[in-house]
Amino acid sequence: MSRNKIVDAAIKLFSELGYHRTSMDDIAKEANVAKGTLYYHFSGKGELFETIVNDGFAMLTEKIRQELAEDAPADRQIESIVRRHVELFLQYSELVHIISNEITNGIEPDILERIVRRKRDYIAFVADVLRRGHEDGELNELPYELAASAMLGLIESAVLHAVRHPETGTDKLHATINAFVLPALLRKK
Amino acid sequence: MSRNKIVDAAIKLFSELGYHRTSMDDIAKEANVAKGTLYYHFSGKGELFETIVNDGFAMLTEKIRQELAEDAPADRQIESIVRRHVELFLQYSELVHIISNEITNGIEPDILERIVRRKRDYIAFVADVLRRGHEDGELNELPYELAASAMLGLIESAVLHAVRHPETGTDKLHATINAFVLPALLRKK
Amino acid sequence: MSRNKIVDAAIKLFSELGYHRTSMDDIAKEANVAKGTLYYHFSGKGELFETIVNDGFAMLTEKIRQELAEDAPADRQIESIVRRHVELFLQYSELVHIISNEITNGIEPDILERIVRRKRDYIAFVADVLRRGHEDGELNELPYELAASAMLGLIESAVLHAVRHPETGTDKLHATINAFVLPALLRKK
Amino acid sequence: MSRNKIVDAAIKLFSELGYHRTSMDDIAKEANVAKGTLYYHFSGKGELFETIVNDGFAMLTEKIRQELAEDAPADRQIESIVRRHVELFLQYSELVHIISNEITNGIEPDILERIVRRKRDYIAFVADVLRRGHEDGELNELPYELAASAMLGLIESAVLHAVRHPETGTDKLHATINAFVLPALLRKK
DNA sequence: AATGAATGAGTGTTCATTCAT
DNA sequence: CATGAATGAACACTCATTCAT
Repeated sequence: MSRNKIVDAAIKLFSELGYHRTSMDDIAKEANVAKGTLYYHFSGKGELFETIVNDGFAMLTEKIRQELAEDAPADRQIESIVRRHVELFLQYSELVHIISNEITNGIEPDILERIVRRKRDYIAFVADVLRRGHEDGELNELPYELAASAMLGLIESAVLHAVRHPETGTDKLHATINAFVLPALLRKK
Repeated sequence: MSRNKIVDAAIKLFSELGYHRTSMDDIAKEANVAKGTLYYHFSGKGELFETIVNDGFAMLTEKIRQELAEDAPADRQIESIVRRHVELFLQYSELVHIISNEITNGIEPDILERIVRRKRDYIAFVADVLRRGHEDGELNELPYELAASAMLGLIESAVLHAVRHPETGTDKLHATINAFVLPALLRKK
Repeated sequence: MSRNKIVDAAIKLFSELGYHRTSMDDIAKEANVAKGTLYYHFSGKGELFETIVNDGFAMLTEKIRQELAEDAPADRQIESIVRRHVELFLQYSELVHIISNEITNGIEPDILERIVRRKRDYIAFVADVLRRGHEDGELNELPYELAASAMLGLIESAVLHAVRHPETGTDKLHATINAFVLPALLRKK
Repeated sequence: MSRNKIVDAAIKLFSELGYHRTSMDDIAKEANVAKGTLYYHFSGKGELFETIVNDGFAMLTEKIRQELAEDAPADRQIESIVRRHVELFLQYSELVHIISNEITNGIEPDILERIVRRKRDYIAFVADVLRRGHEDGELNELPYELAASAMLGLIESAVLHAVRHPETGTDKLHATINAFVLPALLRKK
């Protein structure tokens, strides 16, 4: 179906090039679809981007939720949250980058607002994990949203560094991230 | 002088709108200068951006260096590095945001490369602080550059969150950042 | 069709004003077409110019080839080659002028190279006529390409003079050109 | 003196790059002179170009006149006229090219008109040599101006070809030009 | 459901020229 | 005589969007 081809092409190109450098022409060509078809399925570039962002967050949320379903000690849970994020950030590093940073740019205000809200929702979701961890007596009390924000920024920045310096290795990457995250979150026993 | 007016206008607009959304027309208008004047002082948009980035990093480096000149225990030094970054990120949050994130975009490759190098140099500078801290027996051994990258990403993300949620308060902001940074860096005694 | 309107407008304006003085705005206006349409059909000003040049040479080559198909003595053939060139140069004097002279200017190097090659091919085509004439024992031996170049320059210059001084008359024009060309080329018997 | 430095720089650059591709900045830089200085000595780019064209034609006229002063048979005189032109065209091929061809372009009409008149004067001067040759009984009767025009076009085109194909060699170049020019002009005895 | 020709406002850049010093 | 900072109109080109088919 055309719509799927478009979405796939858009993910690929937005990830590789960023929002502005990706033109609707590029997407159409990559998707093997005529330019007009993009506007048949989406009202414009902004809505297409929004769709991808929404799908991305939905996927992220879903994966994390599955991870948490398993019964495991808090430190294992945090570690696996980190691992999941690292994996996804590694795979879609540029897209994540765009979502968390480049959002300010040239999108229509209403779409922008919805994307920002989406991001806030996701932060809230992660914050909630932290809050429940505290309520279970396993994590420290913290300003949860701020901590979630900080944690995601840390992970993203570290992953980006690792991507730019491939000699780093994933083990060292995980270890370093955990060195920051675990002591800050886990309640000392 | 025209050049200064241009730089000021460019900082303001790049900070508010980002690199792409800021047009040379906008800058000229904001600076009360004819468009051609921009090109008299700078070879193009990219060079103008580069100038601002360079100045920004130079200022940052300088301020941190002053901080470190003082003789103080490692934990105090780390705290004050964090504090400095938080202050500067708060003051120039959007500019910092652009510098550290929007770099990927549509700038001429050679200018981009120089900016990326500038950023790497700054990371290396912070990493060096961490390395010397370890050599003095006060900080943990870590992949210094990766850790520096992670730390700066964490600070930026936290500061941005605080900017977007002013009710957070600077105390809580510092405390949260330090909760991540100090245990990760300081050697347990 | 838009494309044709554009080509026609471009021939007219490039002929009247030359390559540099003709702006894409002018062409769009003359063609009653939006500016973007030019770039839908041609990758840029250079390619548009190249198209016209190519078409021009193709037409020229074709007409000469037809002329040569007829079986006639060498002096008649040379005369009719001259006549053809004179006619076409008279009709499209400014365009010919641009093609043969203004090529040096500010076109992208790769396009320029193709145009130059096109011109060289045409010279080679005329040179070949001279070579075959010699092989048939009717024309003198000469550095064929150089002679072809010289001959075309002579014709163009003479035609341009006649255009600027209409009182000259076509008979006198042909006679003078032939006075240079025939003795130089025809083998004395 | 500044004025001379400017003229020299202008000759060099107009010759190398053509009228349009040469900017006033380039000339100022090449002349080691501030941009404003150009406008102190010349009213604008057009006038500067006109000056050079005038000087060029004056030099050409002068050199030919000297050549003709010597008492020599007509064929030798024609040959030496040709030789002189070839030499000068070789040395300043691009400038000659511009003067004879690119004149149409973007110069103010009044300046353009004066340059065109200059060129016409020069043609008339060469035509006069042909006329006197006829009156002396040594050259054929011809439409002198048309013939002069044709001859100069031929020489220029041949020289340009030789410049572009250096393997041609000056001997072959002279021989070919003379093969066209001499039989056309010299009265058969 | 899909197309692709056509659009036009917007962008970065160039450059001959001016003018206060 | 000479300067060089400043100008602004002109330019080639981009691209999200529209719409008749």
